[in-house]
Amino acid sequence: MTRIDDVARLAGVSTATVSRALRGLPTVSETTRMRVLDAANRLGYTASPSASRLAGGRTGSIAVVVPRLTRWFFATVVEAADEALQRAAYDLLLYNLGGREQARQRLLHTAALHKRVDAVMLVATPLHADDVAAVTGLAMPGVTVSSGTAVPGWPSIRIDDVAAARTATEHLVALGHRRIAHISGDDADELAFSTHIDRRLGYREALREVGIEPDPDLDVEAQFTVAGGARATARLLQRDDPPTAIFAACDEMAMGALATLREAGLSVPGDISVIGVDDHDLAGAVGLSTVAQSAADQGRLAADTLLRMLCDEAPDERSQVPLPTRLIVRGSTGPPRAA
Amino acid sequence: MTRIDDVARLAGVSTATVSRALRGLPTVSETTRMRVLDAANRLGYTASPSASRLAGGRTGSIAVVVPRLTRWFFATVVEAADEALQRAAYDLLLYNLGGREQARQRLLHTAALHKRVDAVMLVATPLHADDVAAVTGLAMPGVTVSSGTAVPGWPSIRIDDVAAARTATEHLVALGHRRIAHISGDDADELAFSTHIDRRLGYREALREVGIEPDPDLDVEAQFTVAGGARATARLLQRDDPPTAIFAACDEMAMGALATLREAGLSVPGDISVIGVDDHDLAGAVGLSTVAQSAADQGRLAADTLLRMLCDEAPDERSQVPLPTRLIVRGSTGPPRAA
DNA sequence: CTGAAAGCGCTTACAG
DNA sequence: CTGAAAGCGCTTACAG
Repeated sequence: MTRIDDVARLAGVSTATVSRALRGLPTVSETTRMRVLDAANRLGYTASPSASRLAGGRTGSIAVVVPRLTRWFFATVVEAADEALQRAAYDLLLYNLGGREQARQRLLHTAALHKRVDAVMLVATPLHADDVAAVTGLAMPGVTVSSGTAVPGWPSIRIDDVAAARTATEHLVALGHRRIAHISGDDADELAFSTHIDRRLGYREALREVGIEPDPDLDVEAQFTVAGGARATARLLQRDDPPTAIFAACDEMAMGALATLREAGLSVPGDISVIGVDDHDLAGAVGLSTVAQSAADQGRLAADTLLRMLCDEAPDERSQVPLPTRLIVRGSTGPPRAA
Repeated sequence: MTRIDDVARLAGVSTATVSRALRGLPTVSETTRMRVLDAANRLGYTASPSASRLAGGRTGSIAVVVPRLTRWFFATVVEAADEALQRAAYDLLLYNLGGREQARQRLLHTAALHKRVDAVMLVATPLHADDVAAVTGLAMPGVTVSSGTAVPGWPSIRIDDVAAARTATEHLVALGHRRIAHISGDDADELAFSTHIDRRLGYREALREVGIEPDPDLDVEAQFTVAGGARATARLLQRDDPPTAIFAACDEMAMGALATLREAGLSVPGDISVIGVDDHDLAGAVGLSTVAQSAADQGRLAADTLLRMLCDEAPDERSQVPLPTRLIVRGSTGPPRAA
């Protein structure tokens, strides 16, 4: 393949000048630059990334770590981040943990990222004390998205999960519901992934505020998936005194709830109201009320923040405050049947 | 950071031996290997990827190109491929085209992939004649997934889209439908991305086989999204003589159709039947009949095939034949109202 | 089984 | 503004 000295020879300059010209450094005369660009074009030259990286000390790559690409929130974050990174000519190295704790361990504690990327975006990745130490030891810019654990020096992009849950619960309360169930994450399973903890907290706060003591029987754990929400709802329906409303911690769970209710022949919101969090692509299609968050905004903001950090610019101000959420009332919530 | 000569010094061997020992080459004595491993561990040494790549000539990375990560099929393919690649210790470079034709052009014609990856997986990426030439010029192993255009020497992982569409259409015909609409891709928009062309073909074949001449008015173009399916369905409902059944080219479009029908106050399948293709994660939850394909199988198989090619092994036999599809009848299809 | 040395293809001070 | 030379940190023939 053609190398930098081929271009240098054709353009009649040194390789150093070719390198400078091609990277757009200011210290090259306009005529020289044109000659070099022309030569490079004629030869179809592209610099070898490995060589540039070794010599230059930067990789031009950013690692994006997600728990599960097939969940709406994560795919959307990655897609938005990818667009921003592509524009800045960074490569996106994808690490999908896929629920494999071992993959998480290997990634964090094996220096796998070490000389491989310039920065890291950790999306909803559980971090224990030793993980935080490992990640800090990377000594590179990073951001967390939707993460419960703060990493010193890393901006944290997120919504206010407690507030979002309060909004959802308050909506149900305002409609007149008293027996409100909650479907959320499994504490044992999800470790420091705190989203579900905060959403549960908001749910309880909103209930207590209006004098309702949260009923542990109505607070069920499930995976953050359609199937998880469906199973949890089936369990709720077996109670002697089932709820009149369900607040699911994400839209995928809420859609699972809708499926179970439909199969059980119950009408929504006639018999039971359902609300989620996210505003999933399909939430509108199934008429699901929800507390919307923008996964795309979070992905974009996380990428932009990282890019600024890589240029030693001050982090985006917006990365300091939680992103907004918004109640969207569709057909899945309504007043309970007159008691 | 610690380099290979630090390890060599501590272990009392040459850097060549460290390199061999750490990569598990067979030409190292067991005792030496132990000494080297021990030294590397003590120093927390990991080889610099850039240096290894430059010296070794392989990047250990694979490019995965998808049109849109946020569509179920593509996210699922990538997730499955990622798992296989991670296991083989390959990095996954994600290229999400996001509908940006310019991104596709840049990727294919700019030698961007050139010395950056060892192999390429092209998922549903439109390829014109000059694109095929560019991709072949890469001179590296590759596979296509769900692609209409064959690249010489590259295995093509796919289902039989014509047959899948026939299955869906025949199901509706068997239920007694005659006015069957089809919602599929936009020819102008999607170029050589042939999935929708094949599915339209299967739809027409199945109709003609039972003596029904496809009605162009019932064959509407839309984007492969929920919103696209919803809008297309709204258009169908405006016809003087609307269809009694809709075959949507993918489940996301079908779910959009369901949404529009629900909003229009029509019952499914009482007034109109709907069937899609995919078996999307949520198809079960919304009771959508569909022709299932396994995106995960395709992603896994594509990755495995690539890995074998990189080892100069014969490609997996399964990569030679279309993967199976399967009709799944749920609640969204039924006989038309007695005329 | 192991080592000395060349080489992978760039970028970066350092001079000029 | 430009070039000669060193160096980035590995791997790979080639010897032995």
